[in-house]
Amino acid sequence: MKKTVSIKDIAKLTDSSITTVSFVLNGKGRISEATRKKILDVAEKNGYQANRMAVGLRTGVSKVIGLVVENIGGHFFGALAKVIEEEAEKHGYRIIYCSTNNDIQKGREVIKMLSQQLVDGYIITPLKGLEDEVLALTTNNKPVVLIDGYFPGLNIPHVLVDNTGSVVNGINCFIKEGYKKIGFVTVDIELVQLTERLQGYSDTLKQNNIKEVKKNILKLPFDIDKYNAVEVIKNYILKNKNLDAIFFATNYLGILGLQALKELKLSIPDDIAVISFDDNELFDLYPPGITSIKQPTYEIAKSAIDILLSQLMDNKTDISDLKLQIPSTIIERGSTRAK
Amino acid sequence: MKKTVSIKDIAKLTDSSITTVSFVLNGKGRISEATRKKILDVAEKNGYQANRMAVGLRTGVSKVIGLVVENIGGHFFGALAKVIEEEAEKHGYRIIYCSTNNDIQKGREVIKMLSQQLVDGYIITPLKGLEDEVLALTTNNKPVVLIDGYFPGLNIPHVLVDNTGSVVNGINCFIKEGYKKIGFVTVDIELVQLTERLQGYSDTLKQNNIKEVKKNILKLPFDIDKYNAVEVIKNYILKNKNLDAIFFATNYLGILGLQALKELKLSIPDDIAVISFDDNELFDLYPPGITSIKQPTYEIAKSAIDILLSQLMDNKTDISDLKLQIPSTIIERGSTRAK
DNA sequence: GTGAAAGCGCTAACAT
DNA sequence: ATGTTAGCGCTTTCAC
Repeated sequence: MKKTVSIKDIAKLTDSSITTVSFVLNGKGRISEATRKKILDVAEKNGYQANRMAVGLRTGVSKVIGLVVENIGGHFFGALAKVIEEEAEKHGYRIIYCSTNNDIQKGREVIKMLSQQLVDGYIITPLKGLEDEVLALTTNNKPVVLIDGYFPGLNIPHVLVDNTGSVVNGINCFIKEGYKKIGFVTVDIELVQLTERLQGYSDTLKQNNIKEVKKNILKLPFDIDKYNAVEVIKNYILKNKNLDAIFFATNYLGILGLQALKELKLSIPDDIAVISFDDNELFDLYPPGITSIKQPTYEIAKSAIDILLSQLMDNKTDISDLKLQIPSTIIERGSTRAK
Repeated sequence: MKKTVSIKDIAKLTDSSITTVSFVLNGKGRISEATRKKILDVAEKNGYQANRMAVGLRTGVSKVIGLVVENIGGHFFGALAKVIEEEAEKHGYRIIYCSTNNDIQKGREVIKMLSQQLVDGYIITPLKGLEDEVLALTTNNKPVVLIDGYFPGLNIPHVLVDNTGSVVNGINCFIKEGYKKIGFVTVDIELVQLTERLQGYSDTLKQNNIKEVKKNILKLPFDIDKYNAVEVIKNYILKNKNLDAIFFATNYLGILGLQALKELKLSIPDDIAVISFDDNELFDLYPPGITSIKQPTYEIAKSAIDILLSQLMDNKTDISDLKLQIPSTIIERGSTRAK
């Protein structure tokens, strides 16, 4: 087993002091070109790597960013994670991730865990109930950027899609194509994202003088399994025969919805028109093509990491009012063909 | 800004020495119940959290695992990451991830970056050409478990699906249902996984006395974009009119394949039967249902992290010959209906 | 049962 | 231009 070389070893090998070595390696101080070159040479040859732990302890900077998402295995969050990683890496940061599964308890633990001085900054998917923990972070001078949601009333930078506007576009698309009896399927969990999506639905109906009917809105229990979710949706469709269109508030719901419609042998869009939040390959391929709201995943992730990095490099500028709601794109496909 | 409390603060607050505090907090030494309780109390009240940097520097243990995958945003790797995270967390480990995008240069950098004493162990998706870097890790006494592949000839623990066996099952399924003119679509990149899948194809044809025809095998360039990939596949299908079945060696290829077949207005399975490696929702829903090879994602991830953790906790046992090839499940759907 | 002190590898203020 | 040294927060040996 090869021992790892330290700054002291390099100093010894080059007949200089550890200060000189440190200065050279960090490009600080004024060191003669000769020693500079020698030290760089020897360091290179011996594969010197600074011990991040020591640097971290000394400087209080770990060069690690904490990423707290709902589920790293999910489509959307996976995509975010990818972009965030790439961008962070360009600036020498690594990413530690944690999934909360939308569980507040888990969220608390995770943040506590990360806050052990191991992490320089955070990108967090907010959860109702996590306000205090996140505020504790900012109080401790750790930059935080919220992603895919925010804390209403709190002054923390965040970036997410324009949820309300996206749904408004979706519902208007239905109406434009002649669908007026529109149902809305969402999840029974307190997330601003979902509240705002529902708001977009209500607003658009009102604006078009369509009466909002309570039973046209289905809120699936959060922790229901796939089989039962499909059953519930089937039931909902059967009990709301008058509907000619359904908006699914999340990607996962959209897929469950397609399953339900398939099992009921209903035809899209002749029996029911469909729009789902979040695009995916399935919606492109599945006949007749499912109209969807495509989130600007890249922009969301890029903005979030950019804001965080800017804060990490120079925390003089105040970013607390950087609040981005990025518009989405509606991809119209066969599932909203004119009636 | 609240200063973070250190062991020294707790010592001062409880009129004891930092040694005593450290002992209590780590359950070491023999400390009287009275002081023990007092210290625990004060530590709790002040929200004491050990500084992981300091612990790491002192003990050489970071409690962080490095996860190097092809793409954290992908379906399969995302799922692995989720399981690995959950399991690691149970034992107090956090995960730093890095994507290689199957790029050797990137892989090298990433491993180098992680090896700065920041990481206690690794789970790595191997790439041809990364052998030296990985060996350097093990030489440095850092446990490594390879996932979704391995280095032929090297004695490093790994866990992956039984690629050859999986394809054998797939091709046999075609044959059983009456399809004999079977094409194989793969990617032109040197990964053992893919080599072994192709091997399964060749083996099964031979075993069934079917002559392997070179032009029935399509190797897509690795870095081709989606549009062109579909074009190439369409072209391949048109130039191999005799084929009555195609096996797609990866999930992504399967999706491209469906797109190609759709654009060519070919019917599945009447014109062409289809099997794809890796299951997903699309394959379940897409008419007539796409037969697929379902990888045991959970088992793969679980085994990998278990092996790594066992090594991390007790590196006396030798795990270098822990080489797991876990069987897959074939999910037969309409795309392989009997001819 | 408890405390003093060394030292992990590094940075940076302060000499020289 | 280069070296000496303190100290980041913690673990652990050794002394009492």
